[in-house]
Amino acid sequence: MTREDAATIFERIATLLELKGENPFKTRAYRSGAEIVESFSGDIMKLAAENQLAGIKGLGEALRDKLHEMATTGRLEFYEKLKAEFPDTLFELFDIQGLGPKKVAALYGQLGVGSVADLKRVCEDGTAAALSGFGEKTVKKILESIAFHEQHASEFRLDQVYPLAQTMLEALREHPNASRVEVCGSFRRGKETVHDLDFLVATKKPEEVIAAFVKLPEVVDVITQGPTKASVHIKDGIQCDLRAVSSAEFPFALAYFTGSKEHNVAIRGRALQQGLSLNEYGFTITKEGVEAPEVHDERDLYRALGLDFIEPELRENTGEIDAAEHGRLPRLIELENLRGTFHNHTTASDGRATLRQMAEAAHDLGLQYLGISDHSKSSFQANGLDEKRLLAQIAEIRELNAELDGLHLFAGCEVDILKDGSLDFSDEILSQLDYAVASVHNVFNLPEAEMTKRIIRAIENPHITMLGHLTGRLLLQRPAYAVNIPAIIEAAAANGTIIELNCSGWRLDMDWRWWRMARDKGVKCSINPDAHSTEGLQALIYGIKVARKGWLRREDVINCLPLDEVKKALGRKTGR
DNA sequence: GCCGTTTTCGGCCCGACTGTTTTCAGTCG
Repeated sequence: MTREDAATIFERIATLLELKGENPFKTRAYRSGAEIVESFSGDIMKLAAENQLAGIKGLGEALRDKLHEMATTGRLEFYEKLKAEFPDTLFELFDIQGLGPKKVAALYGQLGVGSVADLKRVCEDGTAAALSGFGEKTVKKILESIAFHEQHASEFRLDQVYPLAQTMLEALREHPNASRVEVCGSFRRGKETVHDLDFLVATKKPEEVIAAFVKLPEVVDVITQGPTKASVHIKDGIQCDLRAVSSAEFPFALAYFTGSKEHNVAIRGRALQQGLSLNEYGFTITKEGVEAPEVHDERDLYRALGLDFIEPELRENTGEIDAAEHGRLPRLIELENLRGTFHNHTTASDGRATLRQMAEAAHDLGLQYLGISDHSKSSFQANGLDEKRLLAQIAEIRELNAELDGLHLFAGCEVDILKDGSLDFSDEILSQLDYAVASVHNVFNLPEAEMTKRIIRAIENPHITMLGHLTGRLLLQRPAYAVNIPAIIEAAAANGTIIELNCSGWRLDMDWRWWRMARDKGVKCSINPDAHSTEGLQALIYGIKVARKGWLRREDVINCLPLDEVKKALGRKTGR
C-alpha cells in the first residue's frame, strides 16, 4: 500500500465519521493525519511497518496503529467495516457544491440517496425540497452543480494525467520496435483539461508494440485491441488510446491527432488551394503538375504549406496560421527560461513545508529566487498571518537570506481582497514587503460589476505587485466567479500591476485565452505555482504549458528575469 | 483522536454568507 492510498483511507474515514455525526475533532484528527502521511519527508510506510512512527506530531497511538496495519497487511479492518455501512458511490455527493456532511447525511438517511444519480432524481421529483433544511433554492443550486459536473464528465485536469502520460510515454519509447512515440491530442496542445490520452507510435511491428502497451503497469482494463489500435483504461477511468502507423505516416498522423479540429480544417483547406489533399496518412495530389513534398517531420509538413512550424500549444485556429505565413509567430517561453517564482506558502499559514524546506526545494529545482506569500489574517481557515506574525516572517526571511547561498528569498504575502476591494493589511504593513499578491478568497457571488470594481480597487493599490488567481475557478469543480476580464486587464495595464498565471493544476488561472490580449496591452505575467508543499513547485510545468498556449514569450514573464532585474521589476510600481 | 499537562481530562478553528428559518444550521474559504 502506498502512502497516497493510506492518506486517502484516512481522508475517507474522516468523511464517513462526519456523516455519522462523530466528534468533529476526531474527524479533524483523521484529516490532518491524511495530510501528514501525504507530505511526510521519508518513507512513512516503511517506518509504519517497522513501528517506528513515535514522535510525529499529529499521529497518535490510534493512527500509528492503523498505519502499521495498512503497511503490513495492505488493508484496514476499521475502514472496511465503516465503509460497508454506506454505498461506494456516496463519496460522489461531496463533489456537489453546497453539500456537506449534514446535508448528505439527511439525504442518505431519510431518502436513501447514495449517488449523484439518486440525488438528481430526488431534486427533480420534489422530494428533496421537502426535507428539513432544504428548500427551493438549495435544490436549484444542487441541480446546477450536477449539471456542471455532467458537462465535464470524463474530463481530467492536466495535472491528473501529466505524470501518468510521461511514465507511459517513457515506457513506450523504450520498446525496441517503437521508433517514434508521442502523446497527441489536447494533452499535447496543453489544454487545461483533457478527455483522454492519445498515444501515437511509429513502428514496423505494430502488434508487438500494442501488445506491450496493453500490458503496461498503469493499465487497469483493455477496452479494445486490434492490429493497429488499442484502447485501455488507466486509473480514475482515464482512457488511453494507442495508434500505430509507419514512419512515413507518423508526421501526418501526429499533426492530425494533435488537432485541434479547427486548426486541421484550416490547414487542410490551405493544402487544397495548393493542389494537395491532406489526411492522417499523407498528402494526395489533386491538381496536375503539383509535386508531392517530402515530409519527414511536422516541420516539413508546415513548410510544404508555406508556413513556419506551429507549436502544438498554438494550434487552435486563433490566428496562428496567418502568423506562421507571415513569420510572426512568437518564440514561446520554455521551462528552462524560468529563474524563480512567486506565490508560495509555508507552514506559517497552510503550507506543509517550512520556509527553509521550500527554499531548499527551489534551489534543488535550479531556481535563483523564491517568493514567499503566506495567507493574510482574514483567511482564517488557512491559518492566515496577522501583522505581528507577518513582520516576524519578514525578519526570518531576511535572516535566512544572509545564510543561503545561491537562492534569494523574497518576502511577500497573499493578501485577501476584502468584499469592498480594500485589503487585509494596511499600506504601512504592505510597504515593508518585497512584493504582495492580492487574491479573492471569499464572497464569490457578487454581481460582475461589483466584483470587477472590487478587484480593480486592489489593482490600483500601489503596494499590490500582482493579482492572484483572477477568477477563482477550480477546474471541473467550481466555475469562475463573475468578473469582467478585459476590464481587469485594462486596469492592470494602466497601473503596472502584474497578473499571475497560477499554475496549480486546479486553477491554471488566468486562463490561456486571455493572455495574448494581456500581453498586447503590456501586462506582465508571473508564473506562480501557489505551492503548498515542496512537490507543489513542480506545477511550474503546467504553468509553462498554459503560458505557451497564451502566446507568451520569455520577455512577457517577470520570473524569467535574472535576480537583480526582477528586484527592479517588483519595485517598479512603488519605488520599493 | 491528539495534545499537554495545573498527569488523566478538557480544549481543540474563526467569520461571512446563504437559505432556511423565525433565531440559526450548514457550508465554505
